[in-house]
Amino acid sequence: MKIMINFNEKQLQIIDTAERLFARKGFDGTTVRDIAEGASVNVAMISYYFGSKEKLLEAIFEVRIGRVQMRVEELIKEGSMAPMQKVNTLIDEHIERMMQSQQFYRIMVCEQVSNTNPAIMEKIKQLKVRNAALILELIKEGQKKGEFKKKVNVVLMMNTMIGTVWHSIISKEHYREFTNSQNLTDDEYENQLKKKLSIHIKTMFKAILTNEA
Amino acid sequence: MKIMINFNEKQLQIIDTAERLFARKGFDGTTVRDIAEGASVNVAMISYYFGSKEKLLEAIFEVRIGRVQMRVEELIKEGSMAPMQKVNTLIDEHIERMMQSQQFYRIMVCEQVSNTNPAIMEKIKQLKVRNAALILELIKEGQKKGEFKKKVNVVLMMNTMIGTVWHSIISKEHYREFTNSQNLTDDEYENQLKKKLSIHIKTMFKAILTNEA
DNA sequence: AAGTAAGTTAAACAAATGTTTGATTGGTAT
DNA sequence: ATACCAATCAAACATTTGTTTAACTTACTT
Repeated sequence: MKIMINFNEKQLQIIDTAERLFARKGFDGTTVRDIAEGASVNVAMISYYFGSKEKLLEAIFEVRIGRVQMRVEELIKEGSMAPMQKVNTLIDEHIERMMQSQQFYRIMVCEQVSNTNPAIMEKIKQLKVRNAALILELIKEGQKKGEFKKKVNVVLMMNTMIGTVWHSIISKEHYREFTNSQNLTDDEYENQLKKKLSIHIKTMFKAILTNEA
Repeated sequence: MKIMINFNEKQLQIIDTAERLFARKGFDGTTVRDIAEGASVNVAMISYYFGSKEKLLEAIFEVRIGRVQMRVEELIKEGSMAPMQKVNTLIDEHIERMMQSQQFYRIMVCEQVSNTNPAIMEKIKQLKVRNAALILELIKEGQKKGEFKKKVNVVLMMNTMIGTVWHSIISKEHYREFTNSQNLTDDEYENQLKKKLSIHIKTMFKAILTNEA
């Protein structure tokens, strides 16, 4: 990735630490001294490398968003898969990605909610709109082949996929006892959740996309 | 409401202002001076009435969560409605509530994400678990009457409802041009979104809950 | 070996923060 | 009228914040 080459090891170390801390304590709740300590560097290094705390956050988004964008694009353009198969892959990869990068998505939602950094808001918007456009292509392809319904709301579909996974993540600990999963390890519980989420979303999407029973 | 009586007019004024500001700029991003200015009171009044900025946030949750809890309880216990009708009402009321109290839900998600205040986390958890238990009752009632499927995942269902509405709200501006809705006023756009969300979620829930086509 | 630029550091800085203080007001019961 | 108590306020307080400075080290080039 071109983006990554621009950052040396120490910078990536700072980015990683910042990502973790921002996600856990929020942007304002995290001090540059926290980050410096966590990354085992001097406080001044953050200004030295990134210019400011704000720019550091933008760097985090730069790296992450680039990766997601690239992968979705690749999948949609893929020639050998049927539309429904692509949708299902999209779901599974999205679940996997969100589970794996929980910290980053925590920051992203907080940023969207607080809406303080225009540069970041623009990056998020572009990611969302671009993805929506790509998925719309996919839906049209499925409609042309007669596999999908005529009326499909792509935006709401995406919101359901993202929203369901996201909410499952941030409230997973709340429901642990409710679902009688106390006996499972964290990893087992997460894997179980992934599987159930996959089936759940695929079932709903089938109902929205196809005419079958 | 018993909860409200404990707060006088000036306190409610502070709570309202704080709710709006916290939602827009985050908890740490909002200063007590901002709140004081917005509510047209002296800075010292916040400590005087609530003890601290942290306690003020707890007061906001106290008021809001109480209202939601009460209403859901009332609906589920309601005798004259069919299970599916209750589910649909639940969906519509949830859309309406989230749309109307967008600010509060912004704070709530940020709090859940940052997870810094144990007292608030506990309140959120209790709300969620209690609601899940209530809806589970409703599902069982529907199953007994043969209207619902045998296997239903209540938690994922709730996550889809909450997550879909929530994500639609926080990213609604991103998709405005994508859906060709620039010509609508804010209110028209929101109403359109509400209607589409209602149909969208009801369609999906029918697929999860019933055996019909 | 000398020189240069980047990397690294502790200390200092100015600004902003949540909270407390102590004085003043306004109304109410004695 | 007097005493009292809650409400209100401007000012002060002690920390904490992000950022800058200026000195020092390291590594690589000439």
